Amino acid sequence: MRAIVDCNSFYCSCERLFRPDLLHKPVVVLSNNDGCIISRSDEAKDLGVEMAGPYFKAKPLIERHGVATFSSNYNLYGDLSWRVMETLRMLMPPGTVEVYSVDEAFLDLSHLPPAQLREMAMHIRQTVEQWTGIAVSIGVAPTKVLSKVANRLAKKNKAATQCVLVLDSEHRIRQALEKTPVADIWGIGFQYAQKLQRWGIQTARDLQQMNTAWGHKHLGGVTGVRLLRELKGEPCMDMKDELVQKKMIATTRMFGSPVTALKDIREAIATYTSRAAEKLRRQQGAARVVSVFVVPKEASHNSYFRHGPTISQYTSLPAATSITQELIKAALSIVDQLYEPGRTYKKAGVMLSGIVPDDAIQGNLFRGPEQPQHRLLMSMMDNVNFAMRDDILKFASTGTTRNWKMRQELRSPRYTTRWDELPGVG
DNA sequence: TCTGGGGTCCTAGGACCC
DNA sequence: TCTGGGGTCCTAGGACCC
Repeated sequence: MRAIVDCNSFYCSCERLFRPDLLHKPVVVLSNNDGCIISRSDEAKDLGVEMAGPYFKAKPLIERHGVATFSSNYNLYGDLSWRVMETLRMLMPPGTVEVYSVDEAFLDLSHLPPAQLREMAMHIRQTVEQWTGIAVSIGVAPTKVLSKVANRLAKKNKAATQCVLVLDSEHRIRQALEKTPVADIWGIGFQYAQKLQRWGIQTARDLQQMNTAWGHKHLGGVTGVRLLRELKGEPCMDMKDELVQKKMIATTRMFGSPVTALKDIREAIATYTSRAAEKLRRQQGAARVVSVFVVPKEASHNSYFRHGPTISQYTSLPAATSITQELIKAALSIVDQLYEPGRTYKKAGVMLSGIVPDDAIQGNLFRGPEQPQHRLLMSMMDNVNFAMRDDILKFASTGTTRNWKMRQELRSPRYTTRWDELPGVG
């Protein structure tokens, strides 16, 4: 059996942890640039505040009801996420926890007899809440897809389920699937949901009864087959190894306000590249391909799509590297080619790919071995910046004026990672 | 004069997730 | 005026090889 542990309204719960006055009050958290709503407390959901909706549209409603509103505070959420995941690792045998996202983890419960599943799930839920202050919901079922179905229902009926739902019989699975609209199945997004509606397939139960050949044809080939099998109770998605390397690392941002000067874009791209390189070194990787994209403002003006066409280009380095200076150099030369004077840009980003383990870098005949002092400098920078949880040391090319920086007007203090922002008691 | 079949690798693009 | 920032997997199609 598998379980999915999912933090309830995670970002809102993090904010409330240090603001007990907001308990049982409506809370929302905004995306970068305070653009849209990415987390809502139950009370905010009940008021009709929509998920992923633009902030400016929901603002009248939010103000009318005095909803507490926060810009996203990733230092805080990252730290609390780590505490939740560590708690799970302490409660479970080694290798049975798969961190799936900042607020979710799959558990492999195959070591437990069926009679103990609910008891164990309750124990996990209570311990996580007691140790971290974060409330979670847990869905337990034979497959990952079914555990997500269970989790959704547990969350929807918190009082009745105590946030834990175990689907351990054909009958319970069937009932749960009947209560689940296809659009709420993990793996069915907007496009597929539309398609299924047209076929008259409304609930997860309807979909479960389709055969796999049909799934192959209409739901994205082998992906669809896997989804149907999981719905039927046959596990097809393995628990993932925690140590796998990412194949692509990206850092992209919307600018706080539109940017026209080449200098500003170069600064932004140098900054994003430093961040991406840090992530790359954290997984002991080196990248051979650097790509850069920019999004001009005017292109998207009267278009249905939020983003206009992105203008991008990539370059393959002679050898894979994780040295920030080398990656910045490559990225900036692309910026110089993409930039057109007179245009206004609203977004830019850097992507690193062609990633290999950094102890297996393919050498190049025309390039000497990597300079050891560069590596030393990198690990020194990483250590200082990690210890301070901020960019204390950075490259000059990342700039000092930072006209392009994102807006975060409503950010809460970094309670758990900065000495000068510790919560006071008194 | 006439134009197979099987394979690999790469890229672009579409779908999905939180 | 104002709509985020990461990621994954899969498929189709083109280039190229023998």
